[in-house]
Amino acid sequence: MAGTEDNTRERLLDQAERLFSEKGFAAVSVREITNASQCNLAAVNYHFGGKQKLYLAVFKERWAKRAQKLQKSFIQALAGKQQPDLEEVISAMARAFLEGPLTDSERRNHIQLMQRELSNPGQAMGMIVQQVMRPFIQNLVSMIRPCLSREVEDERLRIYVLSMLGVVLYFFLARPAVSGILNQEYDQRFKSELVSHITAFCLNGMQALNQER
Amino acid sequence: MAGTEDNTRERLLDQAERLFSEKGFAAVSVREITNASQCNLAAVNYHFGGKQKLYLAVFKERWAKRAQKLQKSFIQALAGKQQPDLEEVISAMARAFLEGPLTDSERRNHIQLMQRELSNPGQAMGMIVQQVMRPFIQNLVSMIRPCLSREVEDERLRIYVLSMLGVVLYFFLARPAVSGILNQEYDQRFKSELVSHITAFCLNGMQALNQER
DNA sequence: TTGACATTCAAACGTTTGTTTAATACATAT
DNA sequence: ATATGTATTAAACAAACGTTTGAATGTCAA
Repeated sequence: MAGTEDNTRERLLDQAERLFSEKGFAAVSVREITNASQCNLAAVNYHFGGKQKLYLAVFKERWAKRAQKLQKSFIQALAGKQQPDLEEVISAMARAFLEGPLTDSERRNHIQLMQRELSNPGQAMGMIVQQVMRPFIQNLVSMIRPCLSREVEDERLRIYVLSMLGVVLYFFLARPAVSGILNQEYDQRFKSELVSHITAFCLNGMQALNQER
Repeated sequence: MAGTEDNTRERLLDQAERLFSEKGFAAVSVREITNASQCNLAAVNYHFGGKQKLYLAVFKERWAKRAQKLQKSFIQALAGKQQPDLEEVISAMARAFLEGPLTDSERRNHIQLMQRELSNPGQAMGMIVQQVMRPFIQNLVSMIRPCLSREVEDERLRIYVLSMLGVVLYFFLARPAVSGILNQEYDQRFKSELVSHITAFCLNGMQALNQER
């Protein structure tokens, strides 16, 4: 070999990510993946050692990097501002998930894959929580704390951050249902409308932290 | 026959609901269901006509009734009050989902089953949206509208209601992840803490509707 | 050219899948 | 008792599943 780009392996990861995110692990067959990747059936076992290990490889080699990219774009959006206010933080978070650095299909794959693993914990869940979600939430917590007018315990603040993430992710997750209920397509116009709605809703929601308990 | 209670059919629906909600449609085999139901393999085809039709029967004969029960308990909680204020409406909604009339396992099955269908639309999705979600959301909209200090278009109000539902459902959905991140068990104490948090967060969030655009 | 290595391929492996079949058991009505 | 319709059973079905195999490629160094 030499500078072999191992194209088959990459194609397998591409299609596996897409299909697993669309249908879930059990509903996708190895033959479906290899057909979509235009390679031989045995390629999955040759390159990854089995279907289950391919699923894990998708998370380790694709999902984790997307998550980093997403968080980088969030941090980037707030760079330069010494002390971003609450609205800027929330808007940057919503934007990272809804309009961030990923393409539309990348975004859909990414979030649906995460959701499947979070609500149906498999072998990748530990990695997601510890290496991605925990740091990201702690990051948000430390950016939000200076914006508040009173002291708040870490745990209470984390629940509020989770609530905001819940709003953002749910609009994504239940996308087909949301479209059906609102009679709205998920086009660019609707997405930026969503960002400003979410920002307003969460910005006000966080004000509960500034009130007496 | 006569007053045959058709016990096998009921057991099949019970176990199918549990297993489908825990693992998803594709990951559950007919043999797994019939073993858990302590009946013969052919019973699924005899009573329902196939695995797919059993899945639909779970939604029609079990899920839909649970959803009605849930909405009834929400309406009941607000009965008597001629003009419930916003906090009462929101708190009743959160309580209906988190502490409502269902047992813990019923609740988990119910919400996870809905979520699977909403993010992975199958044949039951249309029924869920049109017969359950749309009416429930419209119900919430008409209860919330009188609480606002300014006129708001229907569509804008619906987005806000969806946001509140998002918060509630996400805390349920990502339950394993939430527990992992907060180091909290989902016991009774934490649930009622969640209800008051969600109420506070959403109550403030809805205030955005009372502000200038 | 030869040898060694990495990759692809068609074919087959043994299981498990959803579904069907035909026989049996059981209750009720005639 | 006999007939009738419902429910359950063990056994078998073809199809699809994940995985393995061994031969056929292609590639680069010696």
